[in-house]
Amino acid sequence: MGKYQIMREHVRNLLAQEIQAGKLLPKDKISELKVCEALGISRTPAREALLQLASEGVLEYTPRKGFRVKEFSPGEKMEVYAAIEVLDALAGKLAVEHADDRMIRSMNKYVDMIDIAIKYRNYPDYCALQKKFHDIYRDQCGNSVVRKLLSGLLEGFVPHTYSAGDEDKLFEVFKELNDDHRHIVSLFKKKDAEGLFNFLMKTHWSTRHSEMI
Amino acid sequence: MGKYQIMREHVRNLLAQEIQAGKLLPKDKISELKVCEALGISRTPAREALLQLASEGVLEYTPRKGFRVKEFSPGEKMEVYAAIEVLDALAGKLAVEHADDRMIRSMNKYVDMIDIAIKYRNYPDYCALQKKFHDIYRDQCGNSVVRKLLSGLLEGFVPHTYSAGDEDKLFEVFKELNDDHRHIVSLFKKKDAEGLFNFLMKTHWSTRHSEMI
DNA sequence: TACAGAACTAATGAATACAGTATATTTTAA
DNA sequence: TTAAAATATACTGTATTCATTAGTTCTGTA
Repeated sequence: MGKYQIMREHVRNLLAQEIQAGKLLPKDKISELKVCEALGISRTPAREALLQLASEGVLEYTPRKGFRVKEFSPGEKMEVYAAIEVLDALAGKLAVEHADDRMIRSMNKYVDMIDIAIKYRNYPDYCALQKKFHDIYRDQCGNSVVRKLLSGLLEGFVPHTYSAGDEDKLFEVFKELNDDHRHIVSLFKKKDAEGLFNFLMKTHWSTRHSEMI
Repeated sequence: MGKYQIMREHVRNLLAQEIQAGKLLPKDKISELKVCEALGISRTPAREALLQLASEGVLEYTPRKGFRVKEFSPGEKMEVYAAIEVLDALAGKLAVEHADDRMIRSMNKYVDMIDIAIKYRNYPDYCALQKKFHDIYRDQCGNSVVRKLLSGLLEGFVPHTYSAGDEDKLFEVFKELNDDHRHIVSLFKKKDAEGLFNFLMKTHWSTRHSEMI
Protein backbone atom coordinates (compact mmCIF):
# COMPACT_ATOMS: atom_id res chain seq x y z
CA MET A 1 0.00 0.00 0.00
CA GLY A 2 2.89 2.28 -0.25
CA LYS A 3 1.34 2.80 -3.63
CA TYR A 4 0.96 6.46 -4.35
CA GLN A 5 -0.34 7.70 -7.55
CA ILE A 6 2.11 10.35 -8.55
CA MET A 7 0.14 12.68 -10.78
CA ARG A 8 3.11 13.32 -13.05
CA GLU A 9 3.42 9.63 -13.88
CA HIS A 10 -0.30 9.23 -14.31
CA VAL A 11 -0.33 12.09 -16.80
CA ARG A 12 2.69 10.69 -18.60
CA ASN A 13 0.95 7.36 -19.05
CA LEU A 14 -2.26 8.96 -20.25
CA LEU A 15 -0.45 11.03 -22.85
CA ALA A 16 1.68 8.10 -23.96
CA GLN A 17 -1.49 6.07 -24.43
CA GLU A 18 -3.16 8.79 -26.44
CA ILE A 19 -0.15 9.00 -28.70
CA GLN A 20 0.00 5.23 -29.09
CA ALA A 21 -3.71 5.19 -29.85
CA GLY A 22 -3.23 7.78 -32.54
CA LYS A 23 -5.39 10.40 -30.87
CA LEU A 24 -2.41 12.69 -30.93
CA LEU A 25 -0.60 12.73 -34.24
CA PRO A 26 2.97 13.61 -35.15
CA LYS A 27 3.59 17.36 -35.23
CA ASP A 28 0.55 18.01 -33.05
CA LYS A 29 1.30 20.76 -30.59
CA ILE A 30 0.73 19.85 -26.95
CA SER A 31 0.48 22.81 -24.61
CA GLU A 32 0.76 22.61 -20.86
CA LEU A 33 -2.44 24.58 -20.40
CA LYS A 34 -4.51 22.24 -22.55
CA VAL A 35 -3.29 19.23 -20.60
CA CYS A 36 -4.02 21.02 -17.33
CA GLU A 37 -7.59 21.92 -18.06
CA ALA A 38 -8.26 18.59 -19.78
CA LEU A 39 -7.30 16.75 -16.60
CA GLY A 40 -8.21 19.38 -14.05
CA ILE A 41 -4.74 19.67 -12.60
CA SER A 42 -2.12 22.38 -12.23
CA ARG A 43 0.77 23.07 -14.56
CA THR A 44 3.46 21.46 -12.45
CA PRO A 45 2.61 17.78 -12.93
CA ALA A 46 1.52 18.38 -16.52
CA ARG A 47 4.80 20.07 -17.30
CA GLU A 48 6.82 17.34 -15.65
CA ALA A 49 4.99 14.67 -17.60
CA LEU A 50 5.71 16.48 -20.85
CA LEU A 51 9.37 16.89 -20.00
CA GLN A 52 9.55 13.19 -19.22
CA LEU A 53 8.03 12.24 -22.56
CA ALA A 54 10.38 14.62 -24.33
CA SER A 55 13.30 12.99 -22.56
CA GLU A 56 12.03 9.63 -23.78
CA GLY A 57 11.93 10.90 -27.33
CA VAL A 58 8.16 10.63 -27.69
CA LEU A 59 7.79 14.38 -27.77
CA GLU A 60 9.90 17.05 -29.35
CA TYR A 61 10.71 20.09 -27.28
CA THR A 62 11.85 23.54 -28.28
CA PRO A 63 12.72 26.04 -25.55
CA ARG A 64 10.16 28.79 -25.15
CA LYS A 65 7.99 27.21 -27.80
CA GLY A 66 6.77 24.00 -26.26
CA PHE A 67 6.09 20.39 -27.11
CA ARG A 68 5.04 18.55 -30.24
CA VAL A 69 4.51 14.89 -30.93
CA LYS A 70 7.73 13.66 -32.48
CA GLU A 71 7.60 12.91 -36.17
CA PHE A 72 10.06 10.37 -37.52
CA SER A 73 11.42 10.81 -40.99
CA PRO A 74 11.98 7.62 -43.01
CA GLY A 75 15.67 7.93 -42.25
CA GLU A 76 15.06 8.28 -38.54
CA LYS A 77 12.71 5.33 -38.61
CA MET A 78 15.47 3.20 -40.10
CA GLU A 79 17.84 4.47 -37.43
CA VAL A 80 15.42 3.39 -34.75
CA TYR A 81 14.91 0.02 -36.39
CA ALA A 82 18.65 -0.53 -36.51
CA ALA A 83 18.83 0.11 -32.76
CA ILE A 84 15.82 -2.08 -32.06
CA GLU A 85 17.38 -4.77 -34.18
CA VAL A 86 20.58 -5.21 -32.19
CA LEU A 87 18.85 -4.89 -28.85
CA ASP A 88 16.12 -7.31 -29.81
CA ALA A 89 18.68 -9.75 -31.16
CA LEU A 90 20.50 -9.54 -27.84
CA ALA A 91 17.26 -10.01 -25.93
CA GLY A 92 16.51 -13.08 -28.01
CA LYS A 93 19.95 -14.56 -27.51
CA LEU A 94 19.75 -14.03 -23.76
CA ALA A 95 16.22 -15.41 -23.56
CA VAL A 96 17.16 -18.72 -25.17
CA GLU A 97 18.42 -20.19 -21.94
CA HIS A 98 15.14 -19.31 -20.22
CA ALA A 99 13.04 -20.81 -22.99
CA ASP A 100 10.67 -23.53 -21.80
CA ASP A 101 7.62 -25.32 -23.16
CA ARG A 102 5.20 -22.78 -21.75
CA MET A 103 7.01 -19.99 -23.53
CA ILE A 104 7.10 -21.87 -26.83
CA ARG A 105 3.39 -22.61 -26.61
CA SER A 106 2.65 -19.00 -25.83
CA MET A 107 4.65 -17.81 -28.82
CA ASN A 108 2.97 -20.34 -31.09
CA LYS A 109 -0.40 -19.11 -29.89
CA TYR A 110 0.41 -15.57 -30.97
CA VAL A 111 1.77 -16.74 -34.31
CA ASP A 112 -1.59 -18.38 -35.00
CA MET A 113 -3.48 -15.31 -33.88
CA ILE A 114 -1.34 -13.12 -36.10
CA ASP A 115 -2.24 -15.40 -39.02
CA ILE A 116 -5.88 -14.66 -38.37
CA ALA A 117 -5.26 -10.93 -38.06
CA ILE A 118 -3.52 -11.02 -41.44
CA LYS A 119 -6.29 -13.14 -42.98
CA TYR A 120 -8.88 -10.55 -42.00
CA ARG A 121 -6.54 -7.67 -42.74
CA ASN A 122 -6.93 -6.32 -39.23
CA TYR A 123 -4.14 -3.81 -38.93
CA PRO A 124 -4.47 -2.79 -35.26
CA ASP A 125 -4.71 -6.42 -34.18
CA TYR A 126 -1.58 -7.27 -36.14
CA CYS A 127 0.35 -4.52 -34.41
CA ALA A 128 -0.84 -5.45 -30.94
CA LEU A 129 -0.25 -9.18 -31.41
CA GLN A 130 3.13 -8.72 -33.00
CA LYS A 131 4.20 -6.67 -29.99
CA LYS A 132 2.95 -9.36 -27.61
CA PHE A 133 4.85 -12.03 -29.52
CA HIS A 134 8.14 -10.20 -29.19
CA ASP A 135 7.44 -9.22 -25.60
CA ILE A 136 7.35 -12.86 -24.61
CA TYR A 137 11.04 -13.42 -25.11
CA ARG A 138 12.05 -9.86 -24.32
CA ASP A 139 10.49 -10.26 -20.89
CA GLN A 140 12.52 -13.43 -20.40
CA CYS A 141 15.89 -12.03 -21.43
CA GLY A 142 16.96 -11.34 -17.85
CA ASN A 143 18.47 -7.95 -18.68
CA SER A 144 16.35 -5.08 -17.43
CA VAL A 145 18.52 -2.47 -19.12
CA VAL A 146 17.91 -3.99 -22.53
CA ARG A 147 14.22 -4.38 -21.75
CA LYS A 148 13.93 -0.74 -20.78
CA LEU A 149 15.78 0.50 -23.84
CA LEU A 150 13.62 -1.61 -26.12
CA SER A 151 10.33 -0.54 -24.63
CA GLY A 152 11.46 3.05 -24.78
CA LEU A 153 12.26 2.77 -28.47
CA LEU A 154 9.04 0.95 -29.24
CA GLU A 155 6.89 3.39 -27.32
CA GLY A 156 8.02 6.26 -29.50
CA PHE A 157 6.67 4.45 -32.52
CA VAL A 158 2.98 4.82 -33.08
CA PRO A 159 1.11 2.13 -34.98
CA HIS A 160 0.77 4.48 -37.93
CA THR A 161 4.44 3.99 -38.52
CA TYR A 162 3.81 1.49 -41.27
CA SER A 163 0.92 3.14 -43.04
CA ALA A 164 3.03 4.71 -45.76
CA GLY A 165 2.78 2.08 -48.51
CA ASP A 166 -0.31 0.53 -49.99
CA GLU A 167 -2.20 -2.02 -47.96
CA ASP A 168 -1.56 -5.03 -50.21
CA LYS A 169 2.17 -4.59 -49.96
CA LEU A 170 1.87 -4.09 -46.21
CA PHE A 171 0.09 -7.35 -45.53
CA GLU A 172 2.43 -9.13 -47.90
CA VAL A 173 5.29 -8.09 -45.63
CA PHE A 174 3.27 -9.02 -42.55
CA LYS A 175 3.01 -12.55 -43.94
CA GLU A 176 6.77 -12.72 -44.39
CA LEU A 177 7.19 -11.39 -40.87
CA ASN A 178 4.96 -14.05 -39.42
CA ASP A 179 6.95 -16.71 -41.26
CA ASP A 180 9.92 -15.14 -39.51
CA HIS A 181 8.07 -15.52 -36.24
CA ARG A 182 7.63 -19.25 -36.85
CA HIS A 183 11.32 -19.54 -37.56
CA ILE A 184 12.11 -17.62 -34.39
CA VAL A 185 10.03 -20.07 -32.37
CA SER A 186 11.83 -22.99 -33.98
CA LEU A 187 15.18 -21.50 -33.03
CA PHE A 188 14.01 -21.11 -29.45
CA LYS A 189 12.90 -24.72 -29.50
CA LYS A 190 16.35 -25.77 -30.71
CA LYS A 191 17.91 -23.41 -28.16
CA ASP A 192 20.08 -22.04 -30.95
CA ALA A 193 21.16 -18.74 -29.43
CA GLU A 194 23.65 -17.85 -32.12
CA GLY A 195 21.29 -18.70 -34.93
CA LEU A 196 18.57 -16.65 -33.34
CA PHE A 197 20.85 -13.67 -32.88
CA ASN A 198 21.94 -13.79 -36.50
CA PHE A 199 18.42 -14.23 -37.79
CA LEU A 200 17.08 -11.29 -35.79
CA MET A 201 20.05 -9.20 -36.88
CA LYS A 202 20.12 -10.04 -40.56
CA THR A 203 16.56 -10.71 -41.52
CA HIS A 204 13.70 -9.85 -39.25
CA TRP A 205 14.09 -6.15 -38.63
CA SER A 206 15.79 -3.65 -40.90
CA THR A 207 15.56 -5.86 -43.95
CA ARG A 208 11.85 -6.56 -43.72
CA HIS A 209 10.80 -3.21 -42.34
CA SER A 210 12.66 -1.19 -44.92
CA GLU A 211 10.06 -2.44 -47.41
CA MET A 212 7.33 -0.72 -45.42
CA ILE A 213 8.82 2.73 -45.02
CA MET B 1 20.94 35.35 -30.66
CA GLY B 2 18.55 32.58 -30.23
CA LYS B 3 20.73 30.95 -27.62
CA TYR B 4 18.96 30.76 -24.30
CA GLN B 5 20.37 29.05 -21.35
CA ILE B 6 17.49 27.09 -19.91
CA MET B 7 18.26 26.82 -16.21
CA ARG B 8 16.92 23.29 -15.98
CA GLU B 9 19.40 22.05 -18.56
CA HIS B 10 22.24 24.01 -17.05
CA VAL B 11 21.56 22.41 -13.69
CA ARG B 12 21.27 18.95 -15.27
CA ASN B 13 24.67 19.36 -16.86
CA LEU B 14 26.28 20.61 -13.68
CA LEU B 15 24.94 17.69 -11.68
CA ALA B 16 25.90 15.18 -14.35
CA GLN B 17 29.42 16.60 -14.32
CA GLU B 18 29.67 16.36 -10.55
CA ILE B 19 28.58 12.76 -10.66
CA GLN B 20 31.00 11.95 -13.46
CA ALA B 21 33.77 13.68 -11.53
CA GLY B 22 33.02 11.59 -8.49
CA LYS B 23 32.05 14.52 -6.30
CA LEU B 24 28.71 12.86 -5.81
CA LEU B 25 28.98 9.17 -5.01
CA PRO B 26 26.50 6.32 -5.47
CA LYS B 27 23.81 6.28 -2.80
CA ASP B 28 24.40 9.96 -1.99
CA LYS B 29 21.11 11.66 -1.34
CA ILE B 30 20.44 14.74 -3.45
CA SER B 31 17.73 17.01 -2.14
CA GLU B 32 16.05 19.70 -4.16
CA LEU B 33 16.67 22.27 -1.47
CA LYS B 34 20.40 21.65 -1.38
CA VAL B 35 20.66 22.08 -5.12
CA CYS B 36 18.59 25.26 -4.92
CA GLU B 37 20.66 27.03 -2.33
CA ALA B 38 23.90 25.76 -3.82
CA LEU B 39 23.05 27.40 -7.11
CA GLY B 40 20.86 30.23 -5.87
CA ILE B 41 17.82 29.19 -7.85
CA SER B 42 14.28 28.13 -7.09
CA ARG B 43 12.98 24.63 -6.73
CA THR B 44 11.34 24.40 -10.14
CA PRO B 45 14.41 24.13 -12.37
CA ALA B 46 16.30 22.12 -9.76
CA ARG B 47 13.48 19.63 -9.52
CA GLU B 48 13.15 19.34 -13.28
CA ALA B 49 16.88 18.71 -13.66
CA LEU B 50 16.70 15.95 -11.06
CA LEU B 51 13.71 14.35 -12.75
CA GLN B 52 15.57 14.44 -16.04
CA LEU B 53 18.60 12.72 -14.56
CA ALA B 54 16.38 10.13 -12.93
CA SER B 55 14.74 9.49 -16.28
CA GLU B 56 18.20 8.97 -17.76
CA GLY B 57 19.02 6.44 -15.08
CA VAL B 58 21.77 8.50 -13.50
CA LEU B 59 19.69 9.07 -10.39
CA GLU B 60 17.35 6.82 -8.53
CA TYR B 61 14.02 8.20 -7.47
CA THR B 62 11.60 7.06 -4.81
CA PRO B 63 8.26 8.83 -4.50
CA ARG B 64 8.04 11.08 -1.45
CA LYS B 65 11.61 10.24 -0.52
CA GLY B 66 13.68 11.88 -3.16
CA PHE B 67 16.73 11.29 -5.31
CA ARG B 68 19.93 9.33 -4.83
CA VAL B 69 22.86 8.75 -7.11
CA LYS B 70 22.24 5.39 -8.73
CA GLU B 71 24.42 2.55 -7.54
CA PHE B 72 24.98 -0.32 -9.94
CA SER B 73 25.35 -3.80 -8.56
CA PRO B 74 27.87 -6.07 -10.31
CA GLY B 75 24.96 -7.78 -12.05
CA GLU B 76 23.52 -4.48 -13.23
CA LYS B 77 26.93 -3.40 -14.47
CA MET B 78 27.12 -6.51 -16.61
CA GLU B 79 23.64 -5.81 -17.91
CA VAL B 80 24.70 -2.34 -18.94
CA TYR B 81 27.87 -3.66 -20.55
CA ALA B 82 25.84 -6.16 -22.53
CA ALA B 83 23.69 -3.32 -23.87
CA ILE B 84 26.70 -1.13 -24.58
CA GLU B 85 28.31 -4.05 -26.34
CA VAL B 86 25.65 -4.57 -29.00
CA LEU B 87 25.10 -0.87 -29.54
CA ASP B 88 28.81 -0.16 -29.77
CA ALA B 89 29.27 -3.07 -32.15
CA LEU B 90 26.53 -1.65 -34.32
CA ALA B 91 28.08 1.81 -34.17
CA GLY B 92 31.40 0.35 -35.24
CA LYS B 93 29.88 -1.61 -38.09
CA LEU B 94 28.05 1.47 -39.35
CA ALA B 95 31.09 3.69 -38.97
CA VAL B 96 33.28 1.50 -41.18
CA GLU B 97 31.97 3.04 -44.37
CA HIS B 98 32.80 6.52 -43.07
CA ALA B 99 36.28 5.54 -42.02
CA ASP B 100 39.02 7.64 -43.62
CA ASP B 101 42.71 8.30 -43.01
CA ARG B 102 42.05 11.19 -40.69
CA MET B 103 39.91 9.00 -38.50
CA ILE B 104 42.47 6.19 -38.45
CA ARG B 105 45.24 8.62 -37.50
CA SER B 106 43.09 10.07 -34.75
CA MET B 107 42.36 6.65 -33.32
CA ASN B 108 46.03 5.66 -33.47
CA LYS B 109 46.91 8.83 -31.61
CA TYR B 110 44.63 7.88 -28.74
CA VAL B 111 45.94 4.32 -28.68
CA ASP B 112 49.44 5.71 -28.15
CA MET B 113 48.25 8.12 -25.50
CA ILE B 114 46.46 5.30 -23.70
CA ASP B 115 49.74 3.35 -23.70
CA ILE B 116 51.36 6.22 -21.85
CA ALA B 117 48.46 6.49 -19.39
CA ILE B 118 48.86 2.78 -18.66
CA LYS B 119 52.65 3.08 -18.35
CA TYR B 120 52.27 5.76 -15.69
CA ARG B 121 49.28 4.01 -14.15
CA ASN B 122 47.16 7.11 -14.57
CA TYR B 123 43.66 5.89 -13.98
CA PRO B 124 41.65 9.05 -14.77
CA ASP B 125 43.60 9.62 -17.96
CA TYR B 126 42.97 6.07 -19.07
CA CYS B 127 39.23 6.49 -18.60
CA ALA B 128 39.07 9.81 -20.41
CA LEU B 129 41.23 8.67 -23.33
CA GLN B 130 39.46 5.37 -23.72
CA LYS B 131 36.19 7.23 -23.98
CA LYS B 132 37.63 9.56 -26.62
CA PHE B 133 38.91 6.61 -28.62
CA HIS B 134 35.50 5.00 -28.80
CA ASP B 135 33.78 8.32 -29.40
CA ILE B 136 35.68 8.73 -32.65
CA TYR B 137 33.87 5.97 -34.46
CA ARG B 138 30.65 6.33 -32.52
CA ASP B 139 30.42 9.91 -33.74
CA GLN B 140 30.87 8.66 -37.30
CA CYS B 141 28.26 5.93 -37.21
CA GLY B 142 25.59 8.08 -38.81
CA ASN B 143 22.85 6.87 -36.48
CA SER B 144 21.88 9.48 -33.91
CA VAL B 145 19.57 7.11 -32.07
CA VAL B 146 22.40 4.70 -31.40
CA ARG B 147 24.69 7.56 -30.44
CA LYS B 148 22.17 8.91 -27.96
CA LEU B 149 21.53 5.51 -26.40
CA LEU B 150 25.24 4.88 -26.02
CA SER B 151 26.05 8.21 -24.45
CA GLY B 152 23.11 7.79 -22.12
CA LEU B 153 24.37 4.43 -20.96
CA LEU B 154 27.93 5.66 -20.60
CA GLU B 155 26.95 8.76 -18.68
CA GLY B 156 25.37 6.67 -15.95
CA PHE B 157 28.70 5.00 -15.34
CA VAL B 158 31.08 6.92 -13.18
CA PRO B 159 34.81 6.34 -13.57
CA HIS B 160 34.82 4.51 -10.25
CA THR B 161 33.06 1.68 -11.93
CA TYR B 162 36.22 -0.33 -12.30
CA SER B 163 37.82 0.27 -8.96
CA ALA B 164 36.64 -2.96 -7.41
CA GLY B 165 39.64 -5.20 -8.04
CA ASP B 166 43.26 -4.56 -7.18
CA GLU B 167 45.22 -2.09 -9.28
CA ASP B 168 47.66 -4.55 -10.83
CA LYS B 169 44.86 -6.65 -12.20
CA LEU B 170 43.13 -3.51 -13.44
CA PHE B 171 46.03 -2.23 -15.51
CA GLU B 172 46.65 -5.74 -16.79
CA VAL B 173 43.17 -5.67 -18.29
CA PHE B 174 43.73 -2.12 -19.56
CA LYS B 175 46.71 -3.42 -21.52
CA GLU B 176 44.57 -6.13 -23.09
CA LEU B 177 41.94 -3.55 -23.86
CA ASN B 178 44.43 -1.32 -25.62
CA ASP B 179 45.60 -4.28 -27.68
CA ASP B 180 41.94 -4.61 -28.59
CA HIS B 181 41.95 -0.95 -29.59
CA ARG B 182 44.83 -1.57 -31.99
CA HIS B 183 42.95 -4.47 -33.47
CA ILE B 184 39.83 -2.32 -33.84
CA VAL B 185 41.84 0.27 -35.74
CA SER B 186 43.23 -2.41 -38.05
CA LEU B 187 39.71 -3.64 -38.79
CA PHE B 188 38.66 -0.09 -39.64
CA LYS B 189 41.69 0.17 -41.93
CA LYS B 190 40.63 -3.05 -43.67
CA LYS B 191 37.02 -1.82 -43.71
CA ASP B 192 35.99 -5.18 -42.29
CA ALA B 193 32.56 -4.30 -40.95
CA GLU B 194 31.55 -7.86 -40.09
CA GLY B 195 34.84 -8.62 -38.42
CA LEU B 196 34.62 -5.46 -36.39
CA PHE B 197 31.07 -6.21 -35.30
CA ASN B 198 32.02 -9.69 -34.18
CA PHE B 199 35.14 -8.53 -32.38
CA LEU B 200 33.28 -5.81 -30.48
CA MET B 201 30.52 -8.29 -29.65
CA LYS B 202 32.61 -11.26 -28.60
CA THR B 203 35.76 -9.84 -27.12
CA HIS B 204 36.08 -6.22 -26.27
CA TRP B 205 33.22 -5.57 -23.89
CA SER B 206 31.56 -8.12 -21.64
CA THR B 207 34.43 -10.56 -21.83
CA ARG B 208 37.15 -8.14 -20.86
CA HIS B 209 35.13 -6.04 -18.47
CA SER B 210 33.79 -8.98 -16.51
CA GLU B 211 37.31 -9.38 -15.18
CA MET B 212 37.15 -5.97 -13.59
CA ILE B 213 33.84 -6.23 -11.76
C1' DT C 1 -2.06 47.70 -51.28
C1' DA C 2 2.20 46.38 -49.22
C1' DC C 3 5.27 46.70 -45.61
C1' DA C 4 7.39 48.05 -41.13
C1' DG C 5 6.86 48.66 -36.53
C1' DA C 6 4.41 48.82 -32.19
C1' DA C 7 1.13 47.01 -29.07
C1' DC C 8 -1.19 42.99 -27.59
C1' DT C 9 -1.91 38.05 -26.55
C1' DA C 10 -0.78 33.66 -25.16
C1' DA C 11 2.28 30.30 -23.63
C1' DT C 12 6.53 28.94 -21.43
C1' DG C 13 10.42 29.71 -17.62
C1' DA C 14 11.00 30.51 -13.00
C1' DA C 15 9.68 31.75 -8.25
C1' DT C 16 6.77 31.32 -4.44
C1' DA C 17 3.13 29.45 -1.57
C1' DC C 18 0.51 25.77 0.35
C1' DA C 19 -0.41 20.75 1.61
C1' DG C 20 0.80 16.24 2.91
C1' DT C 21 4.05 12.69 4.19
C1' DA C 22 8.34 10.55 5.83
C1' DT C 23 11.93 10.97 9.05
C1' DA C 24 13.96 12.61 13.25
C1' DT C 25 13.32 13.97 17.89
C1' DT C 26 11.36 14.01 22.14
C1' DT C 27 8.46 12.41 25.54
C1' DT C 28 6.36 8.97 28.25
C1' DA C 29 5.49 4.53 30.10
C1' DA C 30 6.92 -0.13 31.19
C1' DT D 1 17.22 1.86 30.49
C1' DT D 2 14.63 0.91 26.64
C1' DA D 3 10.84 0.91 23.55
C1' DA D 4 6.82 2.80 21.87
C1' DA D 5 3.97 6.80 21.04
C1' DA D 6 3.50 11.56 20.04
C1' DT D 7 5.27 15.65 18.39
C1' DA D 8 8.29 18.39 15.54
C1' DT D 9 10.89 19.08 11.50
C1' DA D 10 12.26 18.68 6.86
C1' DC D 11 11.36 17.68 2.35
C1' DT D 12 8.55 16.31 -1.51
C1' DG D 13 3.97 16.92 -4.42
C1' DT D 14 0.99 20.24 -6.16
C1' DA D 15 -0.95 24.76 -6.91
C1' DT D 16 -0.48 29.50 -7.87
C1' DT D 17 1.76 33.67 -9.22
C1' DC D 18 5.12 36.58 -11.54
C1' DA D 19 8.33 37.34 -15.51
C1' DT D 20 9.83 36.84 -20.09
C1' DT D 21 9.45 35.81 -24.82
C1' DA D 22 7.43 34.05 -29.19
C1' DG D 23 3.64 34.90 -32.18
C1' DT D 24 -0.13 37.79 -33.75
C1' DT D 25 -2.71 41.68 -34.83
C1' DC D 26 -3.33 46.39 -35.50
C1' DT D 27 -1.92 50.72 -37.29
C1' DG D 28 0.37 54.13 -39.86
C1' DT D 29 3.06 55.36 -43.78
C1' DA D 30 4.99 54.88 -48.36
